[in-house]
Amino acid sequence: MATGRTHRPATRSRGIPEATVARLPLYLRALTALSERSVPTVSSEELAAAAGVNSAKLRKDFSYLGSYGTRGVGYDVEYLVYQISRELGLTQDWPVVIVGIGNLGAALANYGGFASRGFRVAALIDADPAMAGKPVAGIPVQHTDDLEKIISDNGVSIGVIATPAGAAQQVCDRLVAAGVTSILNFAPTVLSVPDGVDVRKVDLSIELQILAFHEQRKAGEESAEGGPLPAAASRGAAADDSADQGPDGDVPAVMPA
Amino acid sequence: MATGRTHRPATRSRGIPEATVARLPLYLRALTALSERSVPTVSSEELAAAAGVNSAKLRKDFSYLGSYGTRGVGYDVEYLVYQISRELGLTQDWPVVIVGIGNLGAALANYGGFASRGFRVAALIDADPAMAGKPVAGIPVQHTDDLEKIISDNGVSIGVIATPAGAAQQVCDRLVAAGVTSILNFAPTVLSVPDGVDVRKVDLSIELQILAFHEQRKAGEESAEGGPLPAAASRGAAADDSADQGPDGDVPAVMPA
DNA sequence: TGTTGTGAATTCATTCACAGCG
DNA sequence: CGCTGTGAATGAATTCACAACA
Repeated sequence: MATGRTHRPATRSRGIPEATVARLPLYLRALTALSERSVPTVSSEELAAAAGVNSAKLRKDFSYLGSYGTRGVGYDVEYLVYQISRELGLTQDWPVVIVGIGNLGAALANYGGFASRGFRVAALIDADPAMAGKPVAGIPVQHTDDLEKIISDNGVSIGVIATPAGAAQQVCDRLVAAGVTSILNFAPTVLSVPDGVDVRKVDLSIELQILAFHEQRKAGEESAEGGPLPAAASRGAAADDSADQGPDGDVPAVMPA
Repeated sequence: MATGRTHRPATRSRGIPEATVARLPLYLRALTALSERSVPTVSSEELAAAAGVNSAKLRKDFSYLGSYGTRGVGYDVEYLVYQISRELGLTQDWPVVIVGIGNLGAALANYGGFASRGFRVAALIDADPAMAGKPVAGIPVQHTDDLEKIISDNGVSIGVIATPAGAAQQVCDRLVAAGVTSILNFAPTVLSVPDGVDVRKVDLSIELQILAFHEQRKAGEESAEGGPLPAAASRGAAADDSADQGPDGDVPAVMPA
């Protein structure tokens, strides 16, 4: 979630809802695919299917951008690609730095979709002196000492943090102090930043835990129970085959170390 | 956001809002940290700060789980850790397979937080025969041919897709056919899955694009420009702090009709 | 005709504010 | 007292359903 400040509610003009903004990249990807296949126009229904949303939502989303469709026909693919790109700020190139070139940082640096549209890996930064100079994805890794200079020399405003959790806040503080105002955080920590700085996080274990929640829910179905059972621990994890490992119904307490 | 169809509306067992579920892992992490420091109790205010949310929200979230606090005192850390773990289904161990052992897949396999609490990397799978047998993160990579057998032998219900976009849907189909009902997708594609299967996606370029949107918005706040058609191109990386508000230079919304 | 664009209705999420209890 | 738990109020997002219109 964007930690960013909520925007002014006042004037009615450019109020694109956050949920809509989050879907624009999806639409853009689907449109780009169509564009590559030289499809000239697309209906809300088709595009919605390709993007994995429903068409009413898509039309509502587009309505916040303006009236870019043609009734009875659909949307012009090229035109929409341009409009959405512009709205997302992808008609310019954003230099990005990646801090923390471990396994993950290297994977990110090598990730193709990165450089593709609107973004450019301006620098890779790592705290390990042994890495300095070593090229990753064709870009030489630089040492953390030079972080501030790198940021300002390259006019970087977007930073990616792929360090261990322990280093993340410190790196974040330095990035922000150096002028970065948007951060994508892969470290499993809550970052605190001043107002005006946006943070988004990507967190593997959170995603897995959310999946586990639903998975558990699936396993414990069939029986038509449903009482909110107030007591702390009861609920025999009555499950059947399919998915369900340890039938360890209730555990007294404490699992961490 | 969970893509894909989620839970059936049928048996309306336990109504924990999705937004709350998505925050439980955050609370759990904060609580685990407190637990490690042997902090016995914590107030909603403190815990909320540690998790980066506000305290009213946190209390409301916990209220869906039950009444686990003590008025005038706060929450017992150990007890809450257990309750949330149980709610998330982390009192059992979920075997997970990772498909696609490239840069990213390897990074995921090596990721510590993975194996830590509630999850276990049961197998690594890759389509490249040259990788077969090679250990990554101490686990030998297996070939895609054996995917179905691996899934069923290990009772896997959660799969992670870290393949190139082109292979993702196919891998997904095979995982689902083999019995996987939760998928974490790192490939930049919309996966389509049957009802009852949950998909969550992690997508670097979507996150960056969302950041770029806000970044652009910050940059274009002094001048009253930003019209519908003018091509965007300039931007002076002028990093002043506290951008966000703006006296507002609003644009006629193109075609209110 | 076929499809967009959008008010109105609905559902979901957050925040407020305070009663209730330890 | 202090802090939780929660109804009630507000706000955001989604969905419905249909008028507008190329």
